Amino acid sequence: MIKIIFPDNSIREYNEAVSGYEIAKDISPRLAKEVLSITVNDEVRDLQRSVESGAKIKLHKWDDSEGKQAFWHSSAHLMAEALEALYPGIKLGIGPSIENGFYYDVDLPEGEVITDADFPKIESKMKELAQQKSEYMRSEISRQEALNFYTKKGDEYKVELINDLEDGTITLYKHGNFTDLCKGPHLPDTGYIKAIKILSVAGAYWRGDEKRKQLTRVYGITFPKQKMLEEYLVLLEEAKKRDHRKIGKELELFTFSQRVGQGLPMWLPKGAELRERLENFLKKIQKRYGYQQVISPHIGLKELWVTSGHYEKYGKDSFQPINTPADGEEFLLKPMNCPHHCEIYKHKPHSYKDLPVRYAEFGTVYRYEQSGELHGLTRVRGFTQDDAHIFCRPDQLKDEFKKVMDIVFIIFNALDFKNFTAQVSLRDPNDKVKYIGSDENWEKSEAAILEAVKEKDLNCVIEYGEAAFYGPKLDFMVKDALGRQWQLGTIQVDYNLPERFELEYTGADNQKHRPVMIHRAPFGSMERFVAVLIEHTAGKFPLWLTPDQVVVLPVSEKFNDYAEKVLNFLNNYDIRTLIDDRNEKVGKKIRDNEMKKIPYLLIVGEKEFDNETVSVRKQGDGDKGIMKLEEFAELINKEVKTQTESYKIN
RNA sequence: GCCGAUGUAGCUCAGUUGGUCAGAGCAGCUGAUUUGUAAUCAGCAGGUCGGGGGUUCGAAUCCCUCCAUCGGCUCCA
Repeated sequence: MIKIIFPDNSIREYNEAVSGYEIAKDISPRLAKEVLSITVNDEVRDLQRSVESGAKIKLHKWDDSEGKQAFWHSSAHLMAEALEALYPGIKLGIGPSIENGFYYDVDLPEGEVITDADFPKIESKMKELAQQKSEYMRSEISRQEALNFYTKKGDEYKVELINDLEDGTITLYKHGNFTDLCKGPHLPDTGYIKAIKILSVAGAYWRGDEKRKQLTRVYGITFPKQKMLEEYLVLLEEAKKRDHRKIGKELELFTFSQRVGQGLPMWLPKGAELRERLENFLKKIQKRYGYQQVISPHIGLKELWVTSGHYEKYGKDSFQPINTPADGEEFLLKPMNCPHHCEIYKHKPHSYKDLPVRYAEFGTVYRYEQSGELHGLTRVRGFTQDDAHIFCRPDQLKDEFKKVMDIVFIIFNALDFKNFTAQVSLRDPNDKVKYIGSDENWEKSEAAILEAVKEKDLNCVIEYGEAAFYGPKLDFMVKDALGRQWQLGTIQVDYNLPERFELEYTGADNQKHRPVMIHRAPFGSMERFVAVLIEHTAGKFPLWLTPDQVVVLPVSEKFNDYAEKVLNFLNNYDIRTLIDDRNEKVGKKIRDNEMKKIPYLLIVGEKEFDNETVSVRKQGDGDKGIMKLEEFAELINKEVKTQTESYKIN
């Protein structure tokens, strides 16, 4: 008797061996059609495999990520089969499922390339193969058999993968004429794959190592229904409309110029205003949290970064030193602000009673990012960090760290960033030479972060080997419109720099002690933060933040004077107001200003002039009726106040 | 930096196989209109077709090269 346990603890019994597919079919034929994979005792498997007695199972459909993974992973195999057919002699690397679809890394025969023009060809080959409904068949072979198979085939990448596998047995999956080294699981057959789209092609280094050969990575996505593919493509188009590079141009927030240089953004008046408002917002919070603003120069002697250790690590890839007529003088455009802040700390002796000292600066820094990496405002060569360095006693570290976390939360709250991920980055315990500083200090810093995170009950992932070279950190990441993840806020613990700069304070024991430093930037960089903010809001910024809050639209030139009066009235309430007095019809003015994403439009004509009122229209929400001027001003101020209440510090 | 693609007026885009192919809409300017809740009409002006080199009688179109941008990879103090 075979006993199967379902997630709700209900039980089904069978007389003989039964597969996941058969179980689904027993429940309902419709479920059998939709189910894609099965979890058996925490292991995700193919539906065709027999389930052992007493197993806890869960069936996965499209809506489960396990179901999608099996679907896309099987699609990667299908694409590999098509590519093998289209490009004889092709060698295969790896082909996993990803968040949206799948890819396969392939080494094309000499002289062959895949370009966008080849996508339809690949798609139709895949469709043709899918329609054959070839079953995905799993088999286990020994390591030696697997090695022989791939050596004979000449697939050196698979040979390398097999050599690195720990297991004695290797699993292969075969469908049609295609066999791949693979753990699975897979769909029952290729017929499940109904809609296919090859999305892009790119170079990708074998095993992510830039010293090794670059393979061709083909990205694709598939669906069980054509309609789902169409919906996905519409979604992609919608996402592209939120692209900060596009909206930044449309709303005149920032620009780039070839003459100025790659990756060097220039903030236009509207963008500068927005950014300044964000900066002032943070300054206000920081003041309440005991920070002091400082200002430091944009360059400094190279020695500063030799001392900090950054020059050794990043010097050769950075902007080259600026030389002066005097012999041996070399300055660096500052790639970070910490050494300057260390020197500011050193301008006078500190007592333990003074600590923590918190120096904040919107410091513009320059880093020579690789040209292929530059991307709108999210990856640039000149950017402004909302930087601060906290110098504290070791016993204050954890509390200070938690206070910084609070600031990050205040900001994310105020701007409605709900879907962020938090990541604790620790050093790689197997590769300690990558990092500077003593084991003891590393252990202390890592413990402080982990405790702070735990006490704040922050849900986060822990990544080993992702720490900065001088210390561990907590990063906050947010996705852009196309699902790419960007690091925004960062909090880093550093015992190293105080040592290198010989920072001290006098303790209660009248002895010299070394402070601990926290580097932190809640926004991260103003450029990147604004980019992500644009994508999240699609350019419809919250009222408190948006450059222009209100535009007055006189219905004809006769009412320009009254519009002027409305403008002055609102300006007296600190409401950022414009007039659109172009010689256009009101419909045109509404359209244009809606597209500029201005939150409130005020239409004024004879009726309004007679009664000292305005006709209010809210962005995206149409006509809101007529209001007295005072009434409207109050409405605006109330809305701003509601949005900014989260500034309050507990 | 590497792989692939793209580059035509401020913006969005047309330009079939090299031969009046330098175009359109929006924005701009001028004029008419004096407008009531998402595009009033007309006229004008705008480009060495990313830069440079080459092939050709002739290049936006073909080739080379550089630059920039886009999608990835690697990197990200």
